[in-house]
Amino acid sequence: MREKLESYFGFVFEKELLDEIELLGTYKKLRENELLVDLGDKMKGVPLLLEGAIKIVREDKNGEEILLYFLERGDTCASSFASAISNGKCGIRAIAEKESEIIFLPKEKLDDWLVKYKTWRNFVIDSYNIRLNEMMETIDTLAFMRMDERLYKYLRDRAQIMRETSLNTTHQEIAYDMHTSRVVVSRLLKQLENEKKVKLHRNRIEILEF
Amino acid sequence: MREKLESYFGFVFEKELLDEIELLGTYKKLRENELLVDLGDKMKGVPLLLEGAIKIVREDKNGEEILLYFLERGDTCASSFASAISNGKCGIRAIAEKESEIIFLPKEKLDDWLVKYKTWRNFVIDSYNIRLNEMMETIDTLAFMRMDERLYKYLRDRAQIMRETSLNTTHQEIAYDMHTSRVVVSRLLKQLENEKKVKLHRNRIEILEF
DNA sequence: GATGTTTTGTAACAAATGTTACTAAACATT
DNA sequence: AATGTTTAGTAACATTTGTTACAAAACATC
Repeated sequence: MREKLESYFGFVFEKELLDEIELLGTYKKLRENELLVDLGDKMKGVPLLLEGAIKIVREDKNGEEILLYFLERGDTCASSFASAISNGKCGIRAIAEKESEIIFLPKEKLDDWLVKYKTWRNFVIDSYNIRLNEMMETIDTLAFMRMDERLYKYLRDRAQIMRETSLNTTHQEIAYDMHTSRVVVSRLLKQLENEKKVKLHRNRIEILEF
Repeated sequence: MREKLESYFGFVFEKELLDEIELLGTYKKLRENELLVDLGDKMKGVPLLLEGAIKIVREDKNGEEILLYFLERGDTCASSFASAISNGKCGIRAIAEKESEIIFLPKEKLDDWLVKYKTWRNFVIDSYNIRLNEMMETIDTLAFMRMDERLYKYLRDRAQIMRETSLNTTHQEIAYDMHTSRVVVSRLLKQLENEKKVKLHRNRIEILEF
């Protein structure tokens, strides 16, 4: 654990903070598709992502879903931070997109560290900023792009997160993430295939052009 | 200034912090429609909103706009905070929706205060959380609602911010905020009028049902 | 290989949103 | 009063997105 901590956070946090994190944090491994945070959960701490990728999804009262963004190694979940420190509920769902490793930091220390460590303050503020910017990008996508562009962007983003040029997924799964219907996804994927941007297989989409 | 500061922030900040804010902050009055922050600005500080309402708008590279949310008294602009503390650029535009009063806090003190004042830490974290939640609400609106519902929500939200039951605005202005066309807005407004939810006048929309 | 299940393809249609074009009303200016 | 400008109303049509229905292909299981 210390090794991975050093390798992704060694240049972010000062030594004393790394020591505290090692002492107080709990390491956890997540299987693919494992649920990390569910809607309405009260967080007892915040996760630092050491390895893997986490999908963050928003769900409204009618159970309708939409993908917000992905977390990568080095990231933390700003929404959990919010929930942990204020004892409030979390408005999102977090699912491991692939096998991942996290360190769970207990909420009791979050505020102490803000006082003690400048690097922690920077990290927290940066995390919030990154997340605000991701949200804005999501809003741009929803407000300004048509479904075909959104789909292509979705495929590229997801491939990038997975560090693959092929995605193992179904049209239905994409439809859930994008909050549209499977038929629409199939139609637009076929269109992208005709434009030679992707190649379609069963349970797999190959991205030809980034 | 001290009076207004006390009345909106007296229960939020401790006395020493209020003293510092009074000493180091600069008071500013904004006319209606005055531009407070523009896209790409580097912020020299963050505004605390004492009075009035500020409209926060997102613009993409093609100059297309969409309303993100409103700030009310007691709020601050999380996006400016981000920009100020990291010396980065601001990704939004902020315009006074009505005559407003703000205190501008110099960016040099933002980090110091995080160490010195627990109330400041809480305020900053709360502000980020509120903003993240607003962004999620905006995303919900874009992803899950049809244009007619979005329009009705827009009217109610804006009226609430203005503390009025009538809005002085044009169909074109609404279209800009919602990133649609004037014709669509006129059509849907007429529909809302038929449903007795609003009453239309020239340059004014009366909201009959909240 | 027969059977059932999951995934994909596609047509036909419906609904929502966007666009163009024109008109009329309200208001302002001279 | 005549004129121009801004704002709003509406029809007709185009495009985008969503829905329903069905068939075929790929795969899994027996």
